[in-house]
Amino acid sequence: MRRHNTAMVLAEVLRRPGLSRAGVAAATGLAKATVSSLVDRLVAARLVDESGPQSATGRGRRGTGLVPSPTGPHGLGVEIGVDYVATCLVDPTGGEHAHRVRPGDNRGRPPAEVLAAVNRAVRSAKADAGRRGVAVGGLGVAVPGLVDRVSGVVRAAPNLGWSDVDIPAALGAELPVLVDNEANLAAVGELATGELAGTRDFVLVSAEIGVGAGVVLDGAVRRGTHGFTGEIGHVCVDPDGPVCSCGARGCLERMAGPAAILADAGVTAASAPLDRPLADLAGRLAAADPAALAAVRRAGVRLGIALAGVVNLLDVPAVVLGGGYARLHDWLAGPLGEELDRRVIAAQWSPTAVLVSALGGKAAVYGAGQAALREILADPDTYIRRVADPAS
Amino acid sequence: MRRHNTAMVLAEVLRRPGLSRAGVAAATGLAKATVSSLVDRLVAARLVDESGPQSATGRGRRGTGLVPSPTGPHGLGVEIGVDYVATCLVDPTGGEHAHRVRPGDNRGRPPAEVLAAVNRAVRSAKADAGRRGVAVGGLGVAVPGLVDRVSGVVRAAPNLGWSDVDIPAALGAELPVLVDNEANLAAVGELATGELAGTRDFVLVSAEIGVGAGVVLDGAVRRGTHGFTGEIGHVCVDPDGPVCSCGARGCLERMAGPAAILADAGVTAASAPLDRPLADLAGRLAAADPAALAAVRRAGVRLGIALAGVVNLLDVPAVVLGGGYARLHDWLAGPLGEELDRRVIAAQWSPTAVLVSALGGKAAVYGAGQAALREILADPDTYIRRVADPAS
DNA sequence: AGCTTTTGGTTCGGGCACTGAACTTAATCC
DNA sequence: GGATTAAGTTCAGTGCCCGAACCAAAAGCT
Repeated sequence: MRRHNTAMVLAEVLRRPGLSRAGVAAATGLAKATVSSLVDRLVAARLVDESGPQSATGRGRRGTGLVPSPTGPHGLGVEIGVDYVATCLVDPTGGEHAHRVRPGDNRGRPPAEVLAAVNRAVRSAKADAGRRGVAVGGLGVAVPGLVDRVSGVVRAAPNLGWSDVDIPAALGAELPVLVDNEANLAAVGELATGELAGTRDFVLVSAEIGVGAGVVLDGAVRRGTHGFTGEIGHVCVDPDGPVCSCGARGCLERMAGPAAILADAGVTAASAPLDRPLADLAGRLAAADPAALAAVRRAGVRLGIALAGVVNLLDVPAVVLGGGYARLHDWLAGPLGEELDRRVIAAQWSPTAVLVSALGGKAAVYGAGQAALREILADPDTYIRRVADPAS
Repeated sequence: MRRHNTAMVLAEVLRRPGLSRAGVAAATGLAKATVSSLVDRLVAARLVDESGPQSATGRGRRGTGLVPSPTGPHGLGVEIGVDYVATCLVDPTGGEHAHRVRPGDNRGRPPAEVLAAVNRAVRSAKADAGRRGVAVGGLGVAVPGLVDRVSGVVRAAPNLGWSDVDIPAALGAELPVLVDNEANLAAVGELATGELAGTRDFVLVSAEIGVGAGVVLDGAVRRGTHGFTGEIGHVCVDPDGPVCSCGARGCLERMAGPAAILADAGVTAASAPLDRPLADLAGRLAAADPAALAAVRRAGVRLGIALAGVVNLLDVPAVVLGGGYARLHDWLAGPLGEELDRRVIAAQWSPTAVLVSALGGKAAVYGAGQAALREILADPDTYIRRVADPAS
């Protein structure tokens, strides 16, 4: 009961920062007395701060504003990338701190070795938090692979060469650990920042080596029955198109994936890290190179065909371009938007917004930190008990 | 608090009928005493029945089985179709009773007139319930159009020629009224019956005049930000295909919709009611007519292209064929399944099931009744208070 | 048969959390 | 400066859940 109400009160403060106790009481339907006592607990746990008296809104005593505390428990985000380990801290207001990337090739290295490095990174991030005088409330880990949602075991991470790696066990039981797919956590990150803050539905299309999507509906990342959600790369864009590695014809990835765009634009690209050639391509686009412009335009139309299907099916008000697509946004958004306007049935009532990822490469780490934080903010009572009574 | 716990207890009984009080206590984590008192309330409200002593499972006293009561409050489902009004009653076990279809062309008739007819149908269904000695706990109304989720106002129903019709107001305030789109409620219906009972994720593709889809994720029908979810008919199947009424090329509806299949198979069809020509087509298929078989096979492949995209994106374990497609299931499922196996990335781990609608044309009415019922079952405490104290 | 063991279900006192009303504090308006 | 309005706190009252003790019923052992 108290658990539920504490969560309600905190949720209200997060939703409308600066609200007074009385305002929270009105919004939640709880009695003023109840809200007061719950707010006291939240303030004691440093989850909420009093921001001083509100500005006058009429006559009568002014309320004391309540805001999420930037010095409350932080979420510690970790991303295990193919060639780096990144960490960052996320405070209850959503602020990001101590972002750090440690390069190092993790491909094919024994998991234990990588996890030892991760552990060092985590300890160092905790030390950062200590220096800042804030507590770390939980850990979020982003992995480029399939993760069992409940146990946190990595079932398969082909790009790392991992299977059945128990990350929570490896990171010790000091703090609650949450493990999830890198794309899902990137979507969580986007969900919490920039233009998307407050949006409850969108699709994030991200070009990395392949093309993936994060699907956010009703404010939650959808993972699907097996955790395979987001394989948009193999949506059919042209049944007569070229054969894709998956065996089918005309997949989005084959026709508008980063490799396809680069080839179409005549940019020579090595295999794995596409950052460099994409930067080259962006340069040519900025210089108005006709071949590059045409290639990106074609990719935009194809992306539009695929995304129009998604938007028609799910009625999301926005699509977000992430990963490699984020860098091409300025040139992609036009043709993509036109194609969406043409094909989306609901476009005449409300056109679909085409946005850029606000976080770029940081999305996954930040999302991991956010996710860890959200566990606490969604159930503050459990956190309060945990810090009050270290026994359990 | 009690509200939450009462709902938990009832949910557990619905999930595992025949469970004893002790079993519920173990499953929910509540104290036996609490469960006893809550069960008493549920039994008094006729939501739960005692089914007598359980069979022996070892030594010790046998528990008294608890089951959802078939004589508890029923959900009254109403479907306002283009050329009929249908009603039915759904009991707490999911059983359907008193299904009745009243033909009558509602196209272009003034809403007030249609609603008067609906009101008569509702009264008659209530009388049916009275004769059966059961209470009606709530009303669900299925409408072929866009509905405001919170107010229950029909924003637009092109096939009826309606806009901004306030159905709850027209049906009086005696009972809680829930209004939703016909396709969404059909999905609710499927969700509750047959092979799908217990499934939490699937996509229902239904061929009526157009092609629509119901999307069920995590056990809930997804409606989208504007309520436009499910416009799968305009997913692109071939960018070089024929021009569709929506202006784009190669839409699923234009290439594998009922009209397209009939034309492809050489079945002459009048415009509006496609029941007859579809029956003709089914006849030809049964007689192994080569043109008909080839046309349906082509449609299956095209449906497969569109649905593979959906399955790749959302990772649903099953697609369900409804409406006109249900009749063609035996011939569609083969090519459709093959196409899904070919195109769905996760198919090698778990192939996508292709199922038939278990309810056929009754899905929407039944779903409407189910939805009304679920409102009660999801929050039994509110219902119990309502019947105990008619004041509120 | 009678006793023990095991499990299901009820009764009852205790305690926690929410509520409503009264009260204090603080601001505006006249 | 008093009236009015609103925020926030204090406090007694109440509802609901819990644990423990207690009855009930069934199986197994002697």
